Amino acid sequence: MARPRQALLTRERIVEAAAALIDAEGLDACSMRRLATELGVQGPSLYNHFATKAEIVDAVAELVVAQVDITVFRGNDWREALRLWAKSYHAVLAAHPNIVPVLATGPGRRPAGLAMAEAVYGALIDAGWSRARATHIGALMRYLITGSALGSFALGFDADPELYDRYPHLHRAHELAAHRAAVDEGAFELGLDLLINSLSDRYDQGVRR
Amino acid sequence: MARPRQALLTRERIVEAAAALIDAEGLDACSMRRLATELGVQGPSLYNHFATKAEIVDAVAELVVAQVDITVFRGNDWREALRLWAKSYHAVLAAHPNIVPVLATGPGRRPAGLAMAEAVYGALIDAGWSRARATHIGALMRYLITGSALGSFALGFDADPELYDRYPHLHRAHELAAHRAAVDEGAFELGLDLLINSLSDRYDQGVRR
DNA sequence: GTGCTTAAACTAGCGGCGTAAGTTTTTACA
DNA sequence: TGTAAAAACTTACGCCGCTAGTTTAAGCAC
Repeated sequence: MARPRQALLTRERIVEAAAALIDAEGLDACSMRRLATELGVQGPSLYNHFATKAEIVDAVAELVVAQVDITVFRGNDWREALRLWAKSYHAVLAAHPNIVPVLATGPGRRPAGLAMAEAVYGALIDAGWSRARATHIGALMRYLITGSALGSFALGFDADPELYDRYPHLHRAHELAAHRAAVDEGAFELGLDLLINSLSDRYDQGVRR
Repeated sequence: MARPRQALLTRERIVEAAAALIDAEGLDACSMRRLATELGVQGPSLYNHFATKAEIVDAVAELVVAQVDITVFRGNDWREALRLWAKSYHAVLAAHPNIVPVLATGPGRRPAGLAMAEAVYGALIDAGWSRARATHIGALMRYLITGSALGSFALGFDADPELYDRYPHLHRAHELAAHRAAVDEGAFELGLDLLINSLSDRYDQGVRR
């Protein structure tokens, strides 16, 4: 086949297929040849639309980050906005866990990532936090959100009971996997509460840097 | 060459070379062939000592985690112990950032990882925290520590100043890279303070679950 | 001491990866 | 209508993890 009368590929179709493949089977499964097969095309054809594989993966990351609700920074107190944003971000990452390693390295040059950073940082600055502290708070939130999304804490423990024979306090660790949601969500909620409440206390005491 | 009079490889030598290679050039650079070259040997020879590449990488992770100081849980108040442990863990990961993605998925079956989990969880239980809360606190600490180690927040922003023209609050974001240490360390310290202080407050108020 | 088994190196090769180069045909425009 | 660009193709390069089979030395039983 040479050039078809109707183009088989568009950047949009490629990104959507890549996102679906990454969601369904993980980053490793999303190879150029496999992705092309998924689109009914040969591997190198993708290079007519993207210069590198990294560009495709980046576009998937952009698509995911764009789903985070940053409108909450308009019309809400900074504390409430931060909490709502963090929950939205957390929920989006929970829905697309396989792309998290890409997001964890920062916004890079992705518009949605930069818009999110702008919204978070701007809200903190407008609230009166110093530039340095606003940066720290932004970083801290990213640590908590991507840290929790990167890998389930509960599933990080092998389900083999014998593994824990030598560790008296861990003798029930093999049950963690069964309570995955409660463990992981509970930890995230606790972290969010602790961080925002204690930041709020400092703020109310006038400590803003 | 067939079997040499003196073995060229040992598991220990392989793991040390892998650790050095990962530290120096990253996880991707640590291929079986490259690692073998580093050891003066052909690629497949490594399979006489490890069944898979994952086993080698896991052994490197074990080596790194074993450097974390968990003796602090003996003889210290749980708050102080948690803080000292977190700082030690953070410092170890800062010294070996390239292996962090492997650690971020949890202890798996690695003895040093399990021993660390035992020490942290045990200290929290002994202090009187409920099992559920102790688990949450442990998870939370991992989120903060691996989240901050996974990728510099400061370096997550491209250094190209033009990139931020459309984002009024980010107009100085290109300077972040120059203050990498202050930004990243400041955020981690802030997070640790906030988490431990607010946990401490709850604890002192008798809220332990 | 002489076999036998196992260990530890080797070489060759499989299927997959990202990507470069060059080909073919169609489309769009001067 | 001629020409340039676009979008598919095929082929191929040098990596990758890993398997299979070969060679030689080491360790041990008799």
